[in-house]
Amino acid sequence: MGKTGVLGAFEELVLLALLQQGKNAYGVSIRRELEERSGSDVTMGAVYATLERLEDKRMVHPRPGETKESRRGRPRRYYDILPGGVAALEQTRRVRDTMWQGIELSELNAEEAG
Amino acid sequence: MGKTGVLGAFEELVLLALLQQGKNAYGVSIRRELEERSGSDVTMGAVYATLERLEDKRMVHPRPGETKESRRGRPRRYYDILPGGVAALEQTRRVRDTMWQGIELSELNAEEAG
DNA sequence: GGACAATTATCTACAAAATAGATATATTGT
DNA sequence: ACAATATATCTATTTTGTAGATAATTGTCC
Repeated sequence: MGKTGVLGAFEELVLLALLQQGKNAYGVSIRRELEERSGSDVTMGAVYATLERLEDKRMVHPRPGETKESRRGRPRRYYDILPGGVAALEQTRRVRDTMWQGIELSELNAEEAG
Repeated sequence: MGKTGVLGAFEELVLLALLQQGKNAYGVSIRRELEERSGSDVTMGAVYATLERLEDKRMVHPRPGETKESRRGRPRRYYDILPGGVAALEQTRRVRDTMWQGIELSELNAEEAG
């Protein structure tokens, strides 16, 4: 996140995936959410690296999954969003919306020849 | 731009600044547009490096300023957006809007304690 | 024409974010 | 104990973003 206080593009998407899933977001489910909604592949590495960075910046916080979840596999690490994460989303959207003001892509496609 | 075909956060802002200014966008004016709308400092380096990358990706195209512009200083380099740039903006917004579906930050601020 | 001011672009070096692919860990079922 | 499963972590690399300095080009004034 640079001077503009704007989240990286993928950071933003990860935070949003987290919000979409409420209290049940963990690495694999976040990845699935992103793949479904974007229609493209997303690697584990991308998701976990980003979660770690967001954690360093106090935007998300991990919560270990219960052992009694009774299912196979390594325990999950759920992630909760922190106030800092919400604030970053707000700021990011605010700046971007300002930049989008008055722009209509539909018009552009026609106009571009000019 | 990664697998999701989504622009980097700053790349997107630069393209939008360009659109805001129609045919009259060049390095310095883009920088000014970004600073005014974001309320933060933006360096020349950031802008020009990004423009160069967008050029490599055939999203923008430079157009040398006329000599007859009759004013001080080094000639400008205006930038036009190309169809690829418009398409990238569309794709970027589409994916992100999908991820924002149903999320209300105002509610979140209250709810977070839970 | 030479010094200087103004405006803009370019360069260099670095830091942060994103990506890919491989590997390791923890748990359950047999 | 071992195989199967689900998940997390690691390593290495590329792409994006930032900062600050430097250089180029033109006009103005004397």
